[in-house]
Amino acid sequence: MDSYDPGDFPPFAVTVDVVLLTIRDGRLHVLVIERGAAPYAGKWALPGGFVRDETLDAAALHELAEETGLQPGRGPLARVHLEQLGTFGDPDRDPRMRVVSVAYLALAPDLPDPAPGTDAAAARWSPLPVTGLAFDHDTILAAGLDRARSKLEYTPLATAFVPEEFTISELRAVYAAVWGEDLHAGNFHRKVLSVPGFVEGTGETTRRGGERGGPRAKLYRAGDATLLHPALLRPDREEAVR
Amino acid sequence: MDSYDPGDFPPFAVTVDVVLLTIRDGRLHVLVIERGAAPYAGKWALPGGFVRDETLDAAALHELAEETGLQPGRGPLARVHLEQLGTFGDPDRDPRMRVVSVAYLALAPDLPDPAPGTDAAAARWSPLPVTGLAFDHDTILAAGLDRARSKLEYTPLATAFVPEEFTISELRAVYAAVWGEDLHAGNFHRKVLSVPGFVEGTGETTRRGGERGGPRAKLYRAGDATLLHPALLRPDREEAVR
DNA sequence: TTAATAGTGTCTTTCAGACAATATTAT
DNA sequence: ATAATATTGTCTGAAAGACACTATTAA
Repeated sequence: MDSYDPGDFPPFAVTVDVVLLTIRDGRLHVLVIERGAAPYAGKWALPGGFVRDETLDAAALHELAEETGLQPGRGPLARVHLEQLGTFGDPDRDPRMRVVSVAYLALAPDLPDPAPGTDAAAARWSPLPVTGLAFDHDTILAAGLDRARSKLEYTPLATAFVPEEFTISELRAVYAAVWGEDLHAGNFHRKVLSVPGFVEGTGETTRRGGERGGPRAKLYRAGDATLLHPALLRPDREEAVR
Repeated sequence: MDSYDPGDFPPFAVTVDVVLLTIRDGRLHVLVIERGAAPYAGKWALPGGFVRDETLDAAALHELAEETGLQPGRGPLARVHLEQLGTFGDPDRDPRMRVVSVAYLALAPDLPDPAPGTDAAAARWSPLPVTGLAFDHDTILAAGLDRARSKLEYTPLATAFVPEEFTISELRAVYAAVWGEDLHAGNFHRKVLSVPGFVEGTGETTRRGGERGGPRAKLYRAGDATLLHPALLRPDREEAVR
């Protein structure tokens, strides 16, 4: 088949769609935009757009910046984690024509409220769960959540959700928000510190204790590990095994 | 951006490329084809082709059948494991035009020698490592190997490399071939049997012992687990952590 | 003073990995 | 008989998770 000229084949449109997750007020949120035009006008969807003369990663970053109204690679977007999630290309996923969408997962610390992009009617952070999105975006979002939940186990990705300097409790709150269950504070604390390269101390502490009392916590920043070993496994997942 | 008509954007060609791995003679092999036409005529490449009016998964399966000369979903191909690996779309990855390739990873038990497809000059099983492939196929292959190595740890995917009924030693040989290091026979044996749902006994044994002696081994088939818990971690991966 | 939180100590159970031992079979 | 292999046993150290405890701070 490779002897055919690619131009002989019916053309596809290629888009990127981004599942951008953040944590606000202790809950996991996803960035969604309200569609301003058909198809699915008035429905909410994941931010996305057509790929131009650029790499797929660049297209995703580009889309992220446009929908958040932030500078790519600078300020709050400088520390965004971005990874390819999967590609969705069922023949009928877009009623207009054959569109293949490369989905990305992005994780960010608490970002400002989004400024709607050029043709979205509105953009906002929506707390999970979220359903009823346009196209196959419910499926894409579910894939993003699965990926994020899973990667918290064996990578230091949780640090992508917190500011550059953070406390162990803040990190624990990330796990609680993403996994949807509280973790034992004492065991979590000891565990995080025991994994080589997960976090490194700054020598500083917070200025104040907690809202309702408690000592001032030590501050940490992300360490140099790319994999957590041993991993931080989710409690009791018997259900998930079969 | 979604208000634009997709047809207004420069068209892409979309292909699937498949990293099909199998184990022959205790070594990991990948299916490669020799390109019969430009670009890269005469070079080896991963099997692949343009996506027609079908889902991406169907296109991959289709391509697999074509390049192996086997019936899709029947016979040896019935038990093939197929999963999406990632999408590669750098603007210059194909000199002819903008081509986005959705890569798939496929794992199969020992298959017959391939029959070259319609326009490949040749097709063969090539023992790893393999380098010098056309396009960005070295990168795609590396991604496939990473994925396979990693998934053997926490999924029962190793069973995709063995016949329907197999011995624990055959399963251990899969791990050895994919990870490139031998595992302790006794510990592996006990470990595999201790993971719920990984394998289930058939009550049968092999007809003969090993080539050079030894008792007849019990036969097993794949169990109903989709995740291994606890996982079978690769020995000593300190290097990989940072 | 009271309550909340950070951080540490201890114990039990599970698991990984090293090593040994026994039984079975091809040659 | 000999060597190879399957399978099981035992031990040690790492790690997970339950629980308790102390110290510090906001209100």
